[in-house]
Amino acid sequence: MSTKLAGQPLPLLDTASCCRPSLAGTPVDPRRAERLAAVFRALGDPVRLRLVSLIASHPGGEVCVCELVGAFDLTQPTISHHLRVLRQAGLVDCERRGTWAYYRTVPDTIAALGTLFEAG
Amino acid sequence: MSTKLAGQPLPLLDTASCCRPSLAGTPVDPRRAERLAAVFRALGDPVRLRLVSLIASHPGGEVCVCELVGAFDLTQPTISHHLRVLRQAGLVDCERRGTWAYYRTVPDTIAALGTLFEAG
DNA sequence: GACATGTATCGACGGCTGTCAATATTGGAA
DNA sequence: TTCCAATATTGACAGCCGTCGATACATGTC
Repeated sequence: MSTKLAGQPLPLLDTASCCRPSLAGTPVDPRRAERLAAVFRALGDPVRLRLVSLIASHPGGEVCVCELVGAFDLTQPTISHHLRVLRQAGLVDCERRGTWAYYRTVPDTIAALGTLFEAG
Repeated sequence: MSTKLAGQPLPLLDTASCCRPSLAGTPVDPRRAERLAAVFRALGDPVRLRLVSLIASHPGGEVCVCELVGAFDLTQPTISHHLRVLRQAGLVDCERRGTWAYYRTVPDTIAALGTLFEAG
């Protein structure tokens, strides 16, 4: 798996600039809006949203790709594509063990999104 | 303003089906995933994300469209288009007073998104 | 009524995106 | 090494989306 594609480009929260990262606090600046919108765009597909939910709710906190492929009526390359989008958004992470790849969510990213919607 | 376009199609939380609406609880079913993904798709554009943030963080809780248009380097029809997308997603609501239209966020929708990212 | 202003809609265009079939890559087994 | 299974990548295509100019609608003013 290419490390170039798996990385998280920037920290999501940007805690240096503001003490209340909620949407209702200070208006998000264009730079951070771009970064956040990329994460929401990743969640803006029903298949990817279900993928994140399947991974997040799985006992043990990680899921094998083969299991994810089986949960949808889509081809394996399509699921692989969606997983890459989620990886690039920093929502999930993966680890290869032997032939299999296991995906888990990135808690920091999920938590950062949660604080976004807290009351201002 | 057409009421057909301003409405919220379905409740976001669907509390009847599940007691823990977080992503990490029960995996979201395809029907709800479609509805949630539509909301995230609405947030998946930097301009719309900034619009929501501008509205949510504005003192008084509402903003005139003319002020929103002035905050971007985009044409008025484009801002109007983005506001409609946010309206259709149930993220914002609007009220006309005289010549002006005032937008505010929909607290229930914002709160529902917040609970989505709470620990499972 | 006529006019001006704020807002929404329409139609078009370029770019992005979800999906697939085909193929490449990786890692274990024989 | 050779083969196979699991996963990732590539290339292509249709459909969606953000943006604009032009225009329509709504409301207040004269």
